[in-house]
Amino acid sequence: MPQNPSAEERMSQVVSLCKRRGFIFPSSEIYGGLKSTYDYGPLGVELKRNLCQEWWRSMVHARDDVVGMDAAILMHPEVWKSSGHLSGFCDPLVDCRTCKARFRADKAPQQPVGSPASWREGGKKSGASQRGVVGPQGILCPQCGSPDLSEERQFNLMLRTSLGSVDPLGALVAHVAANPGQAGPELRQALDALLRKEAVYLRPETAQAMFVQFANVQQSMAMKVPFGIAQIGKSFRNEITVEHFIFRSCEFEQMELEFFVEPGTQGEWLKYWCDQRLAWWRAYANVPENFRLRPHDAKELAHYADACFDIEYRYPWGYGELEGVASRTDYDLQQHARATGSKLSVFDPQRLNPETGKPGWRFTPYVIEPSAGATRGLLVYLLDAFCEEQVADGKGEASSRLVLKLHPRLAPIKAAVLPLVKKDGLPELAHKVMADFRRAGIRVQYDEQHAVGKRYRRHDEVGTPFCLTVDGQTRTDGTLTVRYRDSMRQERIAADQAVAVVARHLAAQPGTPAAG
RNA sequence: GCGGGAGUAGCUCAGUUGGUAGAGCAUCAGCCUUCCAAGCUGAGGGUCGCGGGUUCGAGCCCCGUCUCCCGCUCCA
Repeated sequence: MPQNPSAEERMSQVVSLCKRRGFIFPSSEIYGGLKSTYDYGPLGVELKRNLCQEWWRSMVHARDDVVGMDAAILMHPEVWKSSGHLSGFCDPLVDCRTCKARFRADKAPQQPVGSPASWREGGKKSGASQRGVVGPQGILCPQCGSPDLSEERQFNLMLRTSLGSVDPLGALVAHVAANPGQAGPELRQALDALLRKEAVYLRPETAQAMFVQFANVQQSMAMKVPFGIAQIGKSFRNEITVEHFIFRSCEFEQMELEFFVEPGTQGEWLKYWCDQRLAWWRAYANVPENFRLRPHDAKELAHYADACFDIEYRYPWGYGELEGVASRTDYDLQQHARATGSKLSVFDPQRLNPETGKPGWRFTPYVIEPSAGATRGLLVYLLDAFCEEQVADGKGEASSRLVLKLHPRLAPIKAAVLPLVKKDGLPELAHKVMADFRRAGIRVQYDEQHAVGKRYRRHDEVGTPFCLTVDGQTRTDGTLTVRYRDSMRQERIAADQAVAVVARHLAAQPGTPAAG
């Protein structure tokens, strides 16, 4: 079980390995880095693509009731008004100058302006007693009761930009020049209106495109409910706090399915997708018990949902979200239909209309949404795979090795081809094996540097599941050794069977015991 | 956003009261090597996160700033 390093240690070791071995680098590092942004390096991009490919295979290719799409990141700004993101994403926040708490102004206790207020100095129980009056905002700090508060500030959780070659700053400058008397909230509101006129937003979720394109997809592919639309792509949120490496960052990648069902059946479909998705995550993991399903309680539910489950992983800092499976009702389709006048509903001539009892029923589908974090999944499988083992070295003495026990399907490099020594024609033989793999479309890497034991360890660290070593015997009888990453076991096979052997392991159904 | 800690070679770190920057590992070249890291020889690699200030002189002192980690707050 890859559990041995302590939790905190494992996290920093994984971060360190990611950089050292070319998985994940801090963005713009030579400029000092940019907060919460990361770049995927040569091995990271392979791992991320493999993960997304497995998801796509299981959600789209393996089913006949799901089709895919790939939408633009920029969408019509009205989309976000209809979806509720534009209002819901802009909460007015206030900071307490006494105890430094930050809270939502509209959720703070309302008090008459000018009424007396009392609190403790510094917001501490031991602080000296203070007295004052409620300020013009009519609220007190919900934590310490102090009226000494900052102005309300909008924290827009959607990243705003503008489309068009004319910078919106010009319009703001012109407005200020033309309205010298305007100030305070009035000016703020006017400028905000000007900005919003030109504004477009980076999507905070990929989901809305699937709702907005519902009719196009359903009609062009003649889909019948229940059916789903799947999409993988980047989303953006101005998170107030970014934390834990790639766990929470402003730019992230999602793998989302919107599954449209008949109203009334959403309960059973929610259960179906919870089970499917939990099983999927566990199938590629060394420690399936680290994944769990947690129902949201009522006050946790988003404005659009009537039920929701989180698939959580036990990260080194505790359980945290990996995927949300939400029952989104018909909220989104209804909202977009209402805003645009489009018919975002389906007609089933076979079904009886529940109201009239006559054949033919038009209804707006309900939606079950399994929404997974691709970048979170990447982190989860790195944490799951990371392992520090004690093994015997060549002299029989104890030594340690770092291994990434990644599922072979996820591994960035599927096999390493190693000539035991770089002479006696072994490199040439190894290159022949390389060519076989390239023809078969399997990602392999050739490596002749240093002693073979050292090369095994290097490939252990990046999760390469198979090492194929060409030696003197290969010349005489055409065999080579396969060395398995997890067990370190070796096996002699015919060199011309190497592709078939590796391919067989890669074809094995995820969830079955690891190779070797 | 608040509080605390940190930033020196690719990695892990050392660097005395301020006096022109070091080690191990890694990398590269060569030698030796016929199966599980750390054999031999040599080489390359650092504007000490960035920007100011104090000083004859700053990795070290002061100010600002950026990034990361921990905690709080937040997470439609």
